[in-house]
Amino acid sequence: MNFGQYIRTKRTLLQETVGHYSVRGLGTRLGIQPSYLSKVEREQVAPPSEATIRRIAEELNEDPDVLLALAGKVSSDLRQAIVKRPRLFADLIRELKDLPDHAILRVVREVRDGNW
Amino acid sequence: MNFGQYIRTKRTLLQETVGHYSVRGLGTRLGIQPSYLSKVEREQVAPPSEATIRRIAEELNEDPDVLLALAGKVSSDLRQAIVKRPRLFADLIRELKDLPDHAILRVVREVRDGNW
DNA sequence: CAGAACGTGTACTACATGGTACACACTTTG
DNA sequence: CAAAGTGTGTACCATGTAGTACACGTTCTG
Repeated sequence: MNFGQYIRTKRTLLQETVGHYSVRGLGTRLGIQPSYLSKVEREQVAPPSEATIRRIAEELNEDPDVLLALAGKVSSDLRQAIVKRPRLFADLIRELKDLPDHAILRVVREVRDGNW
Repeated sequence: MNFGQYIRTKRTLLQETVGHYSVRGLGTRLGIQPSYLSKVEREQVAPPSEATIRRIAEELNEDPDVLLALAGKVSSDLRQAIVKRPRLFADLIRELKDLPDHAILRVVREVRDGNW
């Protein structure tokens, strides 16, 4: 699934159920041109900026990290964390990137409620 | 320390010790104009692309992740890992970003030689 | 003291990014 | 059946990115 398809699916679902989610309606609330939103949804142009994607996520009630990922982007706060301590985070991510989901989840949980 | 200062320091050190590290010499080996390298070193322009930074790291025998970080960038392989599993890695990094170095190191080590 | 080496200033460029503005055609709906 | 709502096509644009090309002045060096 790519970014455009994904948000179009979600938007049309909302349009059919709650309404007020036309390209025009949503575009206006997002502060962007309806034609631009249309092009984004059909992948006729590259995904929008991080700021715009965040507004879309809020409006569509979606996880911003997931939408950013679909757009091939990484949240700026994560980028900054890595940039601050590149060696540590680079090692960490490379160590984990080929492990299954549950291994990463286990780390997250351990850190979250362990005494670190 | 910023990117330009950092590489200039390293380059002049190499120039004084081993030689063949003038702006011209290095620039030629890197495949970039000496004037451009000069401007990069004096932060008169933004840091180069990831590819160029990698070549610089190799030539100066520096850690590419560190140079990329100084340039405010994150290695593309790390970005890809995050983009593949955004929720997991977002949680992980946000959980760790305010913890001290040794905590992250401990995780890296545990994962490296544990049975995950 | 000529020429090589060195760093730098100026001008320019191709392509990417992140959009705007406006008109058009089709489809609902009161 | 007119007006409102809906999606989309076309044209355009400012700014950022990642550099090139070349000339210039200074400083070492044989």
